Amino acid sequence: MPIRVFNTLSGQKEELVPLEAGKLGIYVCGPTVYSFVHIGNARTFTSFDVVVRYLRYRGYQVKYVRNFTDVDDKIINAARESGEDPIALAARYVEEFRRDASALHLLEPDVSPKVSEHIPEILRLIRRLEERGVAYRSDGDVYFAVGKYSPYAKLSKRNLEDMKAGARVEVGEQKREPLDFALWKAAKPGEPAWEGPWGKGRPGWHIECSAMSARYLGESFDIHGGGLDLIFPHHENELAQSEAASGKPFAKVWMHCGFLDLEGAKMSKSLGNVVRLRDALSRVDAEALRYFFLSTHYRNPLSFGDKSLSDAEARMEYFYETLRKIDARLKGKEPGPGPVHGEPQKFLSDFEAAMDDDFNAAGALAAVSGIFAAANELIDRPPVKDKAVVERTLSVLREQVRRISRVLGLLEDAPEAWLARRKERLVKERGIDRGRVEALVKARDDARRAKDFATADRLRAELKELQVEIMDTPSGTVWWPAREISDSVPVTDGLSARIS
RNA sequence: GGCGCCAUAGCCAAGUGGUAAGGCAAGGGUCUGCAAAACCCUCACUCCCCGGUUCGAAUCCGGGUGGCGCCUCCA
Repeated sequence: MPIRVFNTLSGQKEELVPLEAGKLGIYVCGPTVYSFVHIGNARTFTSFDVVVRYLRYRGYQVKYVRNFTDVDDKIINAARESGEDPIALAARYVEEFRRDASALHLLEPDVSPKVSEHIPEILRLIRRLEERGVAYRSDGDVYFAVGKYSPYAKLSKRNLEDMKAGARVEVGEQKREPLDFALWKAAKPGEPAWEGPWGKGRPGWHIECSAMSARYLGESFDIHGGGLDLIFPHHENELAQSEAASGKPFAKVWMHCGFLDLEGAKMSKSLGNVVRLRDALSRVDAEALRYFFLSTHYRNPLSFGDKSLSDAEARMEYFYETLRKIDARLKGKEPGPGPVHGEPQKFLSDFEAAMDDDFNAAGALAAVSGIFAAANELIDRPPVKDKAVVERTLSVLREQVRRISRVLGLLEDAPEAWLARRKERLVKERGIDRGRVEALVKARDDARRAKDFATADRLRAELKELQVEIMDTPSGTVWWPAREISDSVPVTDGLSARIS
């Protein structure tokens, strides 16, 4: 089965055909490092993380590039406010981003280029555009002449005449036409600047992605990704300058991730409702957050809210609890070849079929559900008597979970460890007194053993008051913080990051 | 105003020409001293509305209504 992917450029799903057999180059617009990333950024990066993981799973040799934009107006502004050096500020947020990315279990890209380290490539590219007559100098700035590149707007499919009417020219810009955009900006006092043929200055917004993608993936490459809002102007301009310079097709497939909103409200700095990734991760498990992101198709809008998050976490708990039961049952044994119950392999092929269809992770999760329901049935209500068959089937299911885990970046932890960590966090968050709970649990056990069920039930009620639920299992009574209470993720009225 | 997206059960959400995945919630059951967890069963003759194409449409086309995004910094 071929992989089909929705290409913004063609407006439809296409079969993914690599430029070079077996290999794929993918460039994803990374963060502009002037602040912490927010959960919207995190959704986009998680979506592409899974795209890369799945392409590798399907056997492609993937080269994954995600840049850091560390030279930019926003960084300069943020540095001015804090009195810090812009380069130092950017470097600091690169490190913060790396911490966040790692906490979210995002794969490290093969290359994470920074603008500040690719000035020579950028200068060469701008000079080439000048040579080709599609760029012009104006008072120390250099602009791309949109009118000289006829396919302009083929990605965003906009009407040039209408755009000209609405286009805004910033004060101080020296454009010939309103739609032209800066390739190089003349240095202003106090700004980071590099020596260029046009005098001291710095790169414009879009040129860095053209220069760095060409450097690491070539002038033509397979997939370019980013958030929906980057289609215009960022990707449109990247596309225009890249193709104008090289005369070759730029990215073959353009993938764009849908927006995440805050229960209907757009998340934006001006509304003061930005949720930082690290704040979200302080309240919700990283894998649960990934699960939440993956529960809606990457191109559709997704609404961030406490209910969805606690659902996601409850689901992860169900998965891990089941894995714990499977592992306890198998105890590391390899049942060896032989008959299995039903068609346990079917889940993996369902998973692949969903992922093949434009990385439909939400659809793929249905197959994952099937695996867990089947495993629980085998353990709790075995439909076959032969224990060897049960265990062999469980072993097959467990192996499928391992494979799927690597693709989705979920369920990669040891079940016991994950469950213990979650319990500990809930205990802390709810201020549960472990000692007191354990004493009550023991008292109830004693009462139960004495068949004093009235007392046992009273103690259960008392525990419930403490937000503790108990379960009697063959290996004794276990207790858990009550699940139904959800805790809100803090919303920050502060700077969020831009991705470009 | 221009461009584009979305509208599927109480809620979340797949499905884009062949007769509605999955999750949550709810009801019933098995299990349990009682529970919990787990499992089983039930839960959209129907996919915003109106036309059209088709043997056949939630899926395609036209129109309408509602919501959203981009067009200015934005994942």
